[in-house]
Amino acid sequence: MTIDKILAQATADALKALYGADIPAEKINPQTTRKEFEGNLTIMVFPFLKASGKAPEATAAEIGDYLAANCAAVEKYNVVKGFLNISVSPDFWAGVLADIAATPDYGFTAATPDSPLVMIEYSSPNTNKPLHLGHVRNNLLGFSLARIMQACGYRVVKTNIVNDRGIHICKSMLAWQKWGNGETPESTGKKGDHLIGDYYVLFDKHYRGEVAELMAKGLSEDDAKAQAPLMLEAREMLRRWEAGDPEVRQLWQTMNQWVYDGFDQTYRRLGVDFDKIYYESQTYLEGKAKVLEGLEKGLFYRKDDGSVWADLTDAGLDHKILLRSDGTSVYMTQDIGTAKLRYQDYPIDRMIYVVGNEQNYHFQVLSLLLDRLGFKWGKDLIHFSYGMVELPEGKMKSREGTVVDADDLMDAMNATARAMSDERNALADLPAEERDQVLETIGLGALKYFLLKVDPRKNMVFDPKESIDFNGNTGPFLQYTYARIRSILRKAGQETVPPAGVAPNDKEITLIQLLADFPSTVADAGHNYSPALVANYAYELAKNFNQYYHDYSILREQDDATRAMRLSLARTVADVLRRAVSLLGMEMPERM
RNA sequence: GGUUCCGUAGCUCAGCUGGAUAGAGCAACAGCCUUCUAAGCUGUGGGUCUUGGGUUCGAAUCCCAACGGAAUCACCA
Repeated sequence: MTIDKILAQATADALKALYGADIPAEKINPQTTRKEFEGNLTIMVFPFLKASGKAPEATAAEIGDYLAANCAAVEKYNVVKGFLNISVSPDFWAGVLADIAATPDYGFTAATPDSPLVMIEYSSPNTNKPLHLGHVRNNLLGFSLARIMQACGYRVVKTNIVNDRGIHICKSMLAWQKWGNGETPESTGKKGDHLIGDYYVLFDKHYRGEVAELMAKGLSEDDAKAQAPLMLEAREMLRRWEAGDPEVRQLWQTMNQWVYDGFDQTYRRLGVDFDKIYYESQTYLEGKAKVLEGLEKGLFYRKDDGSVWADLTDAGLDHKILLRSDGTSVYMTQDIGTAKLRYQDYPIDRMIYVVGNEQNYHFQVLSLLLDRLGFKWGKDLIHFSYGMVELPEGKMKSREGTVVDADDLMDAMNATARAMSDERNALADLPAEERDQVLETIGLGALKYFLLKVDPRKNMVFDPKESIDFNGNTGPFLQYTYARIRSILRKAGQETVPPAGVAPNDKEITLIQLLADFPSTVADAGHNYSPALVANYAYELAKNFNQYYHDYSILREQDDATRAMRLSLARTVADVLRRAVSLLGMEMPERM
């Protein structure tokens, strides 16, 4: 049992014994004592005043006396107004450290075959352009969330739905046909996703020219956009694709494969992966069938023009189109189809969609529709709605070339890590290959921590002119703390240091108390779907360790037992830091 | 206009299941490397927690309203 639970129970007992009050221990939440006061944990006595019929100070003192007398872990207490500050005995903390150090999977709960199955969808790119910073946030959040849910004891399936069909890819295909001269990733040495993205931009350039020309001839903007020859050609290509035209399908497959090869590189470098990938080209027909099935059951209705709609007004929403008048499917239809296939493939208990907050409405509707169609998790599907990454001047726009490319960004992070490392000259004796690996770990660590430390719901700002920090509250700070500890452990010689029965000092107790908080932090992060909680925890732990490192020497401590205890503490801090950071998809370097 | 989300230091963000004097980092300034890695540590300055009400012993946190910003409400995805 953890110390806060022990104190909560003891306090409940005290209330019963002193005042005859029945207050369940679960209602009592001891909190970490603020650092300006003496003590480790604090209990607020305000809620108990009605039961005690006494002033806050007197009530706190009575409870404090009871705890000191009846709870072995409690060494002493002090009272400030209605706050009962409890000092837990150093011996008790020594025991906590020993327990943590002896628990190999500290903070992680292993899943059993009976654990709930959670499917997490993330990434979900279109195949017409390379990944940008917004995707990076999505990918890291999704991957981190998967790790956190796993650590919380769930079975997790990571999935990706690739938007591989539709007008957008036809645009790239058409531009490549017209102006590509048979270029390939091999012939140009360009990543496939970038190559396709270039043609998408090229299409848009020519298309805008056509639209401008038509508007000059007097057409309205809408008409011009619809009638521009390039758009007509793209639509024709889409029709041929849907009809299964071998030539179009062949080109589609070839070009999509280029993109996938490019994506795979980016995913690998980011360190994210998937257990199961779905392709929209394989799910959209399923969705159509499911909608028609719903239509037959009277869940939906058909308009005179043939389009199919859902009436959601009873849920406070609008009418939503599910099939166009020409029978083709829309975005929503595809998501229904994907849901159906997933449900066939896996006995999902919970479905989490990692998708930007611009699609809040979509998921509100999807949840209703899936529920009506009989998916048991439909009603409770979770839209992990995260905020946009914005530039100082506002939203990123691919057409204006203001997107921050994922590959470029990772290169830049690596370059910064290299520049800083060169300046320090701390890795000079490492073989080049090993050194490169460390620099990549640091660069990506900075990027990942930067994106994951903020509350996922919030929009965040990225300024390309200022490189992401490597000092202060950053990924490299955590990595540096880890590398420092590893260095000490290497010098200490023996890998495993048995914790000795030494009473820790105040600073050490602070660290042990933080270590003890790790499992509940992971649980909170899973409960709130917030990797940021883990990031903030790791920072807090690293910061406190660095202060400790500055104030106390470990290797030069003369007393053998104290030295052993400190080594054990340092090793445990390093282990927990590494575990915490692994939940963010980050790695730790042994040296930096 | 409807709905949803956001508004905390110059900047980027914590804190939000109500608790003590609202915290970090960056930037600025001042210190600390013959001492386990200075990507570190210490200190100084910087706040009407957008505003106004309400609930409460107690509100950055909960409720209502206003103001400001974002997203969305497509036979786009």
